[in-house]
Amino acid sequence: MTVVLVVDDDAAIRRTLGITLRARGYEVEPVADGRSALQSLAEQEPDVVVLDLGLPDLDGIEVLRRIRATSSVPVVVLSARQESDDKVEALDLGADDYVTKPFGMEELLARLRAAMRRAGAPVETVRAGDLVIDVDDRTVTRAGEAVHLTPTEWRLLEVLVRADGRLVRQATLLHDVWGPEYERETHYLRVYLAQLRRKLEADASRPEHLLTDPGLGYRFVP
Amino acid sequence: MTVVLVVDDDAAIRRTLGITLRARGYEVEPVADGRSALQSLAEQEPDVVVLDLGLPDLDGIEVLRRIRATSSVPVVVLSARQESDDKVEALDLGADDYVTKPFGMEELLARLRAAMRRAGAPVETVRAGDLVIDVDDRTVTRAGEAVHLTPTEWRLLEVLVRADGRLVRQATLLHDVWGPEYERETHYLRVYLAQLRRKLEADASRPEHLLTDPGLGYRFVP
DNA sequence: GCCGGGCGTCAAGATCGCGTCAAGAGCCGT
DNA sequence: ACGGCTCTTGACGCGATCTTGACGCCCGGC
Repeated sequence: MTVVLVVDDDAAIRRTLGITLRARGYEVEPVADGRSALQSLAEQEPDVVVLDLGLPDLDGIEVLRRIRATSSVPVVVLSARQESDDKVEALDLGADDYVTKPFGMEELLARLRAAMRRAGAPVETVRAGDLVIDVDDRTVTRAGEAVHLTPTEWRLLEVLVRADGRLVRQATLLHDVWGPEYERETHYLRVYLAQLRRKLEADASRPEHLLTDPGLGYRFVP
Repeated sequence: MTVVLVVDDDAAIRRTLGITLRARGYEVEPVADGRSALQSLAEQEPDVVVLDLGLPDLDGIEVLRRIRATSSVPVVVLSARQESDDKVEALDLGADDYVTKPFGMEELLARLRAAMRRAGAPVETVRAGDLVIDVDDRTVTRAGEAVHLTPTEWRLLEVLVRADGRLVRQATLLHDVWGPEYERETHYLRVYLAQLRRKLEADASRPEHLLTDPGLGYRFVP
């Protein structure tokens, strides 16, 4: 279970993030101030931290400094302020990303995933037979040979690999790879799955990793 | 029987959700305004509520506040893209999840199941002898072996399983699985019940779980 | 014993969804 | 402007699935 430490003095944001993240399958530890954040960091060992810079007790920048004194956990910073001074300082101190309020929930989720990805969280490289998929580097090798994927092919593979063997519905794939207005264009999936199979499977007509659930979606199994 | 209270002033959405949810074996209580919603909440005691925030009489937020005053029923909020303030407020007031319009039906169904599960609803796996039917995963195993069902076979089984041992009338099955214009086509039932029995029963000619009530309908008994 | 309605069974034809190929459009960098 | 790469779109074959018809069985009514 992936644990997210949410540090924000605004109760509405703590709850919004809490509910949203839990709905996506994360475990959430919400705290309201810097002191509690540092305490939770030590006790819970979260996989990623969401940190609001505007805190009542300690300055958010100071909290980040102390986090970095003891931990390399990925940190995504939230700030209401427009000035880029904080941003530069936060990134200098080792924040992994920076989101300005008001922010879209999907955007924040994407940044969190990206931060964890870069930090080498759960899925970093996946081995499947003679395939090696390095999610950080965006590289794929097959039997030692580098495989070239186009941007769209890669995004599709990434979504499937991150699902970790579970079914991903057609509408979800289309939404995540092509955008919300493409959710009914299943033709794309057929074309791109075929291309991925041709590049990744030993026998594209008998796929071992990129499997179809007819009428539902696709799944990647190592 | 799981009851879903659908609160939306848009008749098209009430109708779409009503048809889809009923087809999945839920009982649906559609209402158009907040006053009716609160009344239905008291009378029907639904298992989950789908609440549109943009209502004509009472503000959706106000409806949610009154729901929470008396009930802990899981609430999934529907919101238009622009109403992000409302969304935060709704989650703050105890909504369990939100879905932004326009939404995919499968996504909403998944959120509803997730919300009910978190609220402690019974896990939807049915065991019947050596059969295990997982309604969430859409999978069936028999003596440990995965059983492959076609989409129509699955929907039929799903409706029967959700009825929880009670008789389901022929017209109801036809309506829910094939659509309202098929309510007299009982031939389909004979064909598909035979297929299900062949796949699920030890001896298809002596069914133990998929039973016929001649002239009335069918029932699934564990 | 005969008949008819409801049910179960089988199988052929129609339809649907998926995989495949390839042509053309669009988008770079040179 | 050109060439190369990628994305989009249409056409088509194939297998799975659905639909439809034919037929046999059981049982109750006559």
